[in-house]
Amino acid sequence: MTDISTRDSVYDPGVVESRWRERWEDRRTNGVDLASASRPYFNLMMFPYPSAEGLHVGNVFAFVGSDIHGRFRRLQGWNVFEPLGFDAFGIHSENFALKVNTHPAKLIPANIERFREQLKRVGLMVDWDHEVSTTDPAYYKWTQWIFLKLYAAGCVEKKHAPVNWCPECKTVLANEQVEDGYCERHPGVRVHQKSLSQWFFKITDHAERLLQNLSMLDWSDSTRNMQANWIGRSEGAELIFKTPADTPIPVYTTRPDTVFGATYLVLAPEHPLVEEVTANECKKAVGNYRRQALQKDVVTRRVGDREKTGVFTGTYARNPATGETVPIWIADYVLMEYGTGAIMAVPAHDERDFEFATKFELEIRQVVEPSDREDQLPIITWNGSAINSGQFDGLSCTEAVTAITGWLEEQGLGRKRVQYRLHDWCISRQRYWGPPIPIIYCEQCETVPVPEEDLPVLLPEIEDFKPDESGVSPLARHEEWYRVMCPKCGKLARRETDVSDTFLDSAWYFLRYPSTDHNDRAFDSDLTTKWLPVQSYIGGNEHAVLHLMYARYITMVLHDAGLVGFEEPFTRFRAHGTIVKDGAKMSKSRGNVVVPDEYIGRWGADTFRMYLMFLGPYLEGGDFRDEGISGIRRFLDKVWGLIRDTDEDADGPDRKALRSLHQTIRRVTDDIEGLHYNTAISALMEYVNVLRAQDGRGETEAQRLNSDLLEPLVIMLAPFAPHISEECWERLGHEGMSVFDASWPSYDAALASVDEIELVVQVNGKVRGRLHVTPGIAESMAVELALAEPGVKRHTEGKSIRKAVYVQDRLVSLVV
RNA sequence: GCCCGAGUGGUGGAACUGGUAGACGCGCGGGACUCAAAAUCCCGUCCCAGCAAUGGGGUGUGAGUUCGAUUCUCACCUCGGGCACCA
Repeated sequence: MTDISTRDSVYDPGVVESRWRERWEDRRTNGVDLASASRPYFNLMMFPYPSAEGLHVGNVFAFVGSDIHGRFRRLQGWNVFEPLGFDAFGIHSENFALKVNTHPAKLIPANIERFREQLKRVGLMVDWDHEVSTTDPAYYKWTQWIFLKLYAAGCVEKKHAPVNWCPECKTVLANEQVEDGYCERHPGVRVHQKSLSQWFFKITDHAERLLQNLSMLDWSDSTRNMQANWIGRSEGAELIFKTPADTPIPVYTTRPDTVFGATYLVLAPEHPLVEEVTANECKKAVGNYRRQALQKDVVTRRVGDREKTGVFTGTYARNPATGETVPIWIADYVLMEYGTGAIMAVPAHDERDFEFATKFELEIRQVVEPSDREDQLPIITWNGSAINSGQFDGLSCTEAVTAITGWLEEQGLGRKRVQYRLHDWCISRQRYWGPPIPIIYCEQCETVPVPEEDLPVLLPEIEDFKPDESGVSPLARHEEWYRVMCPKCGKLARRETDVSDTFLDSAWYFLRYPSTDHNDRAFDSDLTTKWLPVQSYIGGNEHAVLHLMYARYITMVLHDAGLVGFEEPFTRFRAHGTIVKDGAKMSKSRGNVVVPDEYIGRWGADTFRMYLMFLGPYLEGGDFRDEGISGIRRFLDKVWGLIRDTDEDADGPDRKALRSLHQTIRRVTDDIEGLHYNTAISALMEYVNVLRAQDGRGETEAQRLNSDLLEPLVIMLAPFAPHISEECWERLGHEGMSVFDASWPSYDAALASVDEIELVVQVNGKVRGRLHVTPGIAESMAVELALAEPGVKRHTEGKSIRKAVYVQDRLVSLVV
């Protein structure tokens, strides 16, 4: 036995896969000529954060699913561009760097290196010539440029906002670093709120468009739904309550029909009118309460215990509907960020107001009579009519909304208002590991944007990137860095020392990919026009709101500024499912993390890829278990065996095999199109089973298979298992070529349809017989045959047929 | 609390617009090959009764619509995901 025959007879994925990795690189199989491509197809996948732990099965699952789609499109004749990159800025990297006490600028390149090698072993059709890394100055120069473009377009503003502050670290904490109100690094030290001046992108100005456009996008319903909820549009009214000094206190409500039941008013502790409305004798109590509320960290304030607290201001305001005066309270269940930061409390018809009114013994006045009997207050329903509401009594809730809003509007005490839950996007981070925000503060010229020609504002490689006792962000400790000349007046000025949010880096990376060869512009307009918007974006729903919303927003603003020709970046988006292990999310603490390298090493990348795609519907995910993977390997072994038995001189394929082939082509094509990869794979398995039955298992020369049956199999397998498919393709006589330059097989509809069907006969809903007939059989004929079936006869004998239902080519249903 | 999604054999999962429930794979049982084991191959595998033909039951629970429901409607239970004092 020679080496070659050993290699040929046994499928060794290690040999096959390394051979094709090399050839793909040598032949530049995965590259696309972006300028000359005639059928451009941008196949995007969510670029990973290159963690120190290395590639995760979740990453592989996501990428392989997208890669299959890209390879499939390529086989269909598209010029597929499948780039990948690394999202390496941000708190995640920074915290890890702090933990292992190594500078992120050293850590990240090593992580990226490792990630890239791991990714290459997976066999993705990635064009690595267009890799991006958000930490590369050649990239973040343009992230800063985008900030400037938004600044110029009036989409950016600076305002105060609360952050989590640890008095021990003397630094800002991200929400993830706060555990139950305590600092994660200092157990026992309570985190509190601190108000800092920060940069915001005014995404709320685009809330309505971001919501409206959703209906036009070909996106997963779940993702669109999450975005719509996140935007959180609600319709209602702004009503004016007035203090004795005639100061208006506007409130937002979705239920203006209940204004007659508003028995008190509540302001958020941060509300600017608190000072003014508080009576002298209450100043102390109110002051204490405000201080307490502000001391709670942002996380606890939002999700902490819901026990209602509050304090009376000692003054009253006039209810615009009843004319009565109602007490003004301060309570932290009212949020400054939503509506007007003040509410009219209607305890009879709102759970929170009810709880508060009960606790502080405030008046509860019912003003809605429910139509369906509901006994206990609070009554929350739209299904009722107004009572105790003066001239509006008897109107339905919805009628009362319009009538009362209109009535108050005439008196200048109210108007309709649409409110969104979406908040402006705070992009300031008091951190080190991010692109510096390109702003300069000058005493004379105030806030000055860094001129474009001065970009990038380089992030200095400082050694003390750690937060310390000084109480300022790391960059703010480096005078040699932040001291600059004002670009306007030339006097000494100071750089902004905050860096921008990682989500800004990832909000435009897809625009950069085609233009990585152009260092003089963020994105080349010809290439952008040619390749965008992205035809297919596949990723996880964990990014359904933040990343996908921000990417849409940035694109929309760039569109309005005339910089791109489309306002939505992703024509089609599909959210893949998640892989869990033993029914639980994988995590280091649970110790159930599946490391892809081990599996790829043992089984091969092709087997691993296919197994991940086979274990559940791609759009739903599934449970990773070791048990099933051998089945995929056996399948690939069988395919390998079939190819070995090819014979071009064999007789033409028989009709049965041909039908099976065409049915398989139809199923696999449709399934890949719909991302139903698990069923596509089972269709391939069924076809292979048919071929093996034909083949006589290769034992005799005479029974070898015709290559007409095998070539389409190899092509259809290629998106799933690219390496072995290339090897098989070569063995089928296509030396020097890639299977990915072949064309996807088409099916003959007539051949793909069955020539004999099984017609089911039911009697009273139970299956009593099966008829084997040709498709298209006439009803009368079918019923006649059905009645003649012995199994049917047994159940119809002596009874009269009351009804006969015939469904073409499906069944005959008899009722006796 | 609100908004999505899902509950099917021992197991992962299949079933197009209501029309043969359990494809494909794993596991398991039996057999072949082997001195033996592994690998490979063949047969079987939803449950109950029966030697069999066949009959009955069966897609989380309970009702409903229908000749017919895993699929549609209502109520409920369980699990997963998202949002959460949003007025």
